[in-house]
Amino acid sequence: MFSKSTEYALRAVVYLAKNSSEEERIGIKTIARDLGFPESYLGKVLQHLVRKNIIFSSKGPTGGFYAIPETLNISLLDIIDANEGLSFFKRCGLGLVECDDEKPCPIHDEYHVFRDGLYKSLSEKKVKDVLEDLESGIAFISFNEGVI
Amino acid sequence: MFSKSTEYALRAVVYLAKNSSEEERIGIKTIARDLGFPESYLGKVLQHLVRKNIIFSSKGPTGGFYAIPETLNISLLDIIDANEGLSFFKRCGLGLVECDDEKPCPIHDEYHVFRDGLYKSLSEKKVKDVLEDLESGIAFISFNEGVI
DNA sequence: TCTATTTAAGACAAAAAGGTCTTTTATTCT
DNA sequence: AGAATAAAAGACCTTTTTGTCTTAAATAGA
Repeated sequence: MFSKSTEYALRAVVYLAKNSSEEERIGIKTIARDLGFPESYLGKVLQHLVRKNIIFSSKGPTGGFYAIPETLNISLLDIIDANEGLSFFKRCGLGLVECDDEKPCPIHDEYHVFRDGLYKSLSEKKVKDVLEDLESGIAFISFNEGVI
Repeated sequence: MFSKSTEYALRAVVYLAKNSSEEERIGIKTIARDLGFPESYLGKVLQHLVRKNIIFSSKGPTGGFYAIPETLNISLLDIIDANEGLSFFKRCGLGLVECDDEKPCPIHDEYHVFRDGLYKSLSEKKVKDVLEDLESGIAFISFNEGVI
């Protein structure tokens, strides 16, 4: 449903929120290894998140990527938005240009329930909620090395 | 959400169910013009639907594509399945391989509710239901020429 | 200041999806 | 039988997405 870039971004932000801080930056090599993502491509995704102020970075020795306390209050929807925009949540399920509540397509109502519900969930779900779920054992993200 | 091929397929099947029969076949040129789709590509999509017995075709003069009465009982999910499979309805929202009810990802529950709801809607929605909605003015599909 | 290290940036390559074109095959009609 | 017509099949091209590689810029520490 979401692009690879978005999947990488979502999981990397959670990873950084859990494992990094301004004092404990993590290099792209480590992140890519831990998450099992292609290093260079993930680098681009993270650079993009930096430009959007969702995560941060610094160069040079002891440099790397990191999250700050405010990152915990970012919603999953914000991360999706930063990567591929929110057109998914606006487009008709059948791809019709002219489709709205006035002139609904044949699956308009059902699709809206799905799409809007997901939108709400993702906008309410903050990074800190995800961390809480992971720590309390309600949710899981299985990785190569079980780092998260 | 769905691929272009699937969108083309969904709309073409509805079009054929409404406008064609074994005696009234419609050529690819006409279909592509009416729906505003690229002719050759739509041809491929329709050929694929023919192989899956969702629509039918015959060659030569008076040939063309057509739906049969049974086509009315095909669900939108069947059409999606014939085109891109149902992996969308099985995959984790975060793209995790290991994600199920036992080891749910952080958005597992919310995502499941909406995805399964959509699945149910699409599997219950038959081509004939779509035609009924269109004819009674409950739903709309706007096309180039307003053919449907 | 110099070197090592790490992100930033952008060119480049590969794969997948979308789209086009040509040739073949089947069918109808004369 | 022969000509015309339409789908079938597959080669080919284009665009987008994903992924790689090289060079530049910044920074820490000796």
